[in-house]
Amino acid sequence: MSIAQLPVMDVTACCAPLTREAIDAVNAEALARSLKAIADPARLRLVSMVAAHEDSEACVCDLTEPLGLSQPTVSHHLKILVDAGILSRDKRGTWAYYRLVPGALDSLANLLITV
Amino acid sequence: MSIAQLPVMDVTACCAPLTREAIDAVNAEALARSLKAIADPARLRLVSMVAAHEDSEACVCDLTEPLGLSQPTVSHHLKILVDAGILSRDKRGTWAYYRLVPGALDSLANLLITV
DNA sequence: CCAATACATCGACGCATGTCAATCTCTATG
DNA sequence: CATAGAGATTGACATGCGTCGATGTATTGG
Repeated sequence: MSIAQLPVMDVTACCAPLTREAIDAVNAEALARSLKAIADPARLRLVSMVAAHEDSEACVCDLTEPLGLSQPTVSHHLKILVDAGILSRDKRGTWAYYRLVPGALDSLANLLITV
Repeated sequence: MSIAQLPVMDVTACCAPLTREAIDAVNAEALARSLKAIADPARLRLVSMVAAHEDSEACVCDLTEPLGLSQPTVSHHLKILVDAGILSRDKRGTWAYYRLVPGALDSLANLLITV
């Protein structure tokens, strides 16, 4: 069972910023799922490392050692980020390359902004 | 043991946006704690309800019934938000009034922004 | 076709976390 | 001082989640 099934986009298209008007239970649930996807130190580092990597993409083998976690654990976190719509996966040959989904993080950020 | 001991400000003063440069393990841990504080449907609704409430403040009694959770659970969530530096608590007489900490959510949002 | 490599999936384990009922603390007010 | 009301704290419980080792699945190279 994954933490976040709904892509970020499904959340960010739905509702006004948190503090503009009271969020309802259903949207709160969806937004919480998206936020949970990045509210983890390993996943924050993965997102950051992918973004900072050459050509803005990285394969699992680039990430496992610097992150200091086992390969299955890294794959697990990457899956959560892909399911949440934050990263995309592109398999080329033996390697799986991960990228940031453009706008995904920004959409999330916009829901938190109060001004 | 609370989820987030470090106020948001301690995080947001420390580091560049996630995707600008690779975040280190210590800052990732701190940022994850702050994000975890709001990555929960009940706490998102609490933040939203406090912001939308009259005079931008609300006491526990205002929040318990509309949220549909028990009073201890609501107090528990509010404590996590206060510990994370997202809400402030002001006890006046018998009542405890909660407010948004100005800029706290925006600081978090800025760390997620990629542009 | 076989071996090696990259990655995903599975199963298990332990800790973290959301929830509530019961209780405690503090304040206001008879 | 006694009582009532608001809210915090405690203890218990079930579930969620991060982690790893073992295993499964493709794909490449010999």
